[in-house]
Amino acid sequence: MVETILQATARVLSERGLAGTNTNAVAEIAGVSVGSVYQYFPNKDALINALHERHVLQMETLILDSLDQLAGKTLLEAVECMIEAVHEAHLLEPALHRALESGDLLCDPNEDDDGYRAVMVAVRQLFEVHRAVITVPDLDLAVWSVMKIVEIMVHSAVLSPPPNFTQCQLRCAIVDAVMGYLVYPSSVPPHHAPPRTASELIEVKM
Amino acid sequence: MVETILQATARVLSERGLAGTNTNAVAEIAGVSVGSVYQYFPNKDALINALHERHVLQMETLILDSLDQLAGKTLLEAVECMIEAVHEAHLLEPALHRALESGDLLCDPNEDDDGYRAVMVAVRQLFEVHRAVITVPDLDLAVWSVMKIVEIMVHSAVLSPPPNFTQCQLRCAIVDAVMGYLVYPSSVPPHHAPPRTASELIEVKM
Amino acid sequence: MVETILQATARVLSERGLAGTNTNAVAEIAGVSVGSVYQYFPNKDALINALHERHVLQMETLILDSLDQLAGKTLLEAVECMIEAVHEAHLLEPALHRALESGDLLCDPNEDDDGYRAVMVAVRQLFEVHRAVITVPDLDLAVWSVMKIVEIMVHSAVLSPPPNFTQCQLRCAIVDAVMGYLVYPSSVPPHHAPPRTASELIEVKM
Amino acid sequence: MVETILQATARVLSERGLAGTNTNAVAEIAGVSVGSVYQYFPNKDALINALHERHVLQMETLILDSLDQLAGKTLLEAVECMIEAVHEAHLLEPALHRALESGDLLCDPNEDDDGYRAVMVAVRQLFEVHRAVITVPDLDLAVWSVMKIVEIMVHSAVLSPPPNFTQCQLRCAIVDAVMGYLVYPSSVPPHHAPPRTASELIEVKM
DNA sequence: CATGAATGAGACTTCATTCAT
DNA sequence: CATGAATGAAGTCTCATTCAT
Repeated sequence: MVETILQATARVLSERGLAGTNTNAVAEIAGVSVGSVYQYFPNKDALINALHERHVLQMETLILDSLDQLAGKTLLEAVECMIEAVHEAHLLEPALHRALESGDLLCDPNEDDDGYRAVMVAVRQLFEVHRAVITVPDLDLAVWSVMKIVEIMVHSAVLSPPPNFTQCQLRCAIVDAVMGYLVYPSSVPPHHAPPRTASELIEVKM
Repeated sequence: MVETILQATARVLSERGLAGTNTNAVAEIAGVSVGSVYQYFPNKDALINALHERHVLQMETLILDSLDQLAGKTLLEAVECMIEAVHEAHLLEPALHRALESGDLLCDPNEDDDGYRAVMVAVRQLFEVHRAVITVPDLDLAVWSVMKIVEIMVHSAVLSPPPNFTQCQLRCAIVDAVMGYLVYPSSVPPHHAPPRTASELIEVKM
Repeated sequence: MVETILQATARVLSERGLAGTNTNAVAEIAGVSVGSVYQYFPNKDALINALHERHVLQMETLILDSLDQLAGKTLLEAVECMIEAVHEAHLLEPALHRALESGDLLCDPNEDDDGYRAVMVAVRQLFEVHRAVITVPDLDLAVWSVMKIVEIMVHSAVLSPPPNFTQCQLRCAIVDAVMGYLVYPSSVPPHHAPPRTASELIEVKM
Repeated sequence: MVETILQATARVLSERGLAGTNTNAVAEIAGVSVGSVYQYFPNKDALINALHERHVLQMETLILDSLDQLAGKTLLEAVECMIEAVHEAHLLEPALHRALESGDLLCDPNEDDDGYRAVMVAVRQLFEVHRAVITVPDLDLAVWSVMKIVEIMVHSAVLSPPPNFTQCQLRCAIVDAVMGYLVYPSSVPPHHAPPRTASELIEVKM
């Protein structure tokens, strides 16, 4: 029942967007009565939030799973894996993503979102392992930047890709952006390390 | 009149968000009757769109202005200028930005948005000038990526900055991300240019 | 079962008032399913009515019991006893009273309420015993008036007492009101009995 | 418009009772749309309250007016005037009264009801003028008791009169009840004044 | 008989839009 | 052109009642 309702919500959300979603429509699509929706969700927001939470959880699980399997890889390989995971996660239900996450990108996710924080921690751990090859002086800043870059680029690649590019090419661009940022001779004061040479980019295995 | 209405709309939008904005409230804040709103705007959407368009236009004007003044600068300097311009533009009315652009980031902006296209063209021209030091093989892809990165990072820096960082530091991070991407030995097939050495990163003046 | 349900109803009614009482809440408080409520009560009204009836019955039993024990008492003593009984009966569950009887005071209780009529009959019998000292020409009118006075004053004393008075004082005021009415030289036409003197107020024992 | 809505509310309230009154019905009876109801009243409660307030105000005005004209009258005459005023006020729209005041009788009216308090003050002033012939030791208590007695008896006389009595007879009974209470040798401790004789009841003119 | 998930009519309220003044 | 009262479709939510298990 809860499942039916959530799926109907997802469908309505995908088809009509957040503003066009209402409890009657959800109930109708679900083939149940409005009352049943309110039997399981105290109000409309709770309904949307439940779907949102579940959605975010799916994302995070996929990402955390991929981050668990990065031992013994170079930073590049790790970044590629991570981005591949995120990218594929977002290819699942693009329309639903748009509806559910359109408001999220500009909101402060730091409050009490454990999942988001877990991803941040995992990414930070990854970066610490590869600290030597990362030029960004502050890892917290690096984590924030990389997560933002990956978020927006993956979303954009999936939801409004530029014409004439394959998803594969876009994914490579994301990897480049992240890697470029991480190993680029940072301008953030006060660390003015000299530019890395190519040879330095060949990391040792973990 | 139109001006009054739009300003009231901006204020309501800033204070109550998109969902909390309604035509009666706008009219009241504007000190005007609802009828007058409908004299100049066929419906609510048109009202929001007009504000949105004007807002986007402001952004674009600021950005295009800064892009016009990049002659004789290195790519780094140019990127710094551009990001500074965007950043400052977004610092003006953060709440209004959140309300107006929260939905935009995930939407396809290519349809009939002349301003957006103009920015793309200007950025592309900038990149063509510095083609030699940019490692990304496809400039269209580079433009798309850089615009997305700048968009999201500037928005996030302004609207939901990570704790313990100054706007200045965040701006540097954005510059780093863009520059890193542009000059990083790209992985996008089929261009497998050899990694650049530090010396190559020293650009010639335009 | 029926008992459990009625007690739950009483509790919900006391805590949430008539408007806030619904069958689901009653069932939940009773620790019973809604279905069971409908097994024993055809609908919500029947449920409330049953409680109401039982409640009124309790009141009436208490009052009738007290009226049965008035033999050999003066009118004053009898009135004191009766009012004491009513007063104490209402002190039991004030909140429940408010919920159950708020609508009753203005309704015609004569239709088919046997209990109410029984009380009237008992009070009339009491008055007939003391006919000599009662100045009110029509005993039916006296019964109606006294019952109304006692009803409202007891209810008010219990549910919304005036500040700075004890229940004891209020009870005395009720006795005074009733006695004053019963022995006051009535103005009701056409009985213009001469005003009673103080000596006449000293009644003989029954 | 406000008038139309309030009249419709009064009608619906009279015909269907408080529970059966809903905004749609009010709008329909008023021949206006629901929106118009909400243009003037923020919600259903406000609508009912407005009617209630107006109704109470009417009552109070009538009562206060009558109390203003009591100079030079005996207590009996004053009480008769007052009760006549209240009685006639309640004869205006009995059904509406039942709906509007059914809940009031058991509620604490002392909170912030200025009108009610004004009536109390006026009654107290009346009693002070006639202090000499009133046996009730505490005037505050007397005011409370008399108001309760008048309230309930007038309401009952109008809304559920006992069979076989005229309104005139009932009104006399109310006067008797009030006068009897006021001049009856009170039992409230500690004043045990001896019973008044008839001669004492002949007051001096004010 | 007990259960409680499911129902759906109906209540409250909002707000985009119109139109007579 | 400005006004703003009036409109009413549409959305959110409640709760008395049913019925399959």
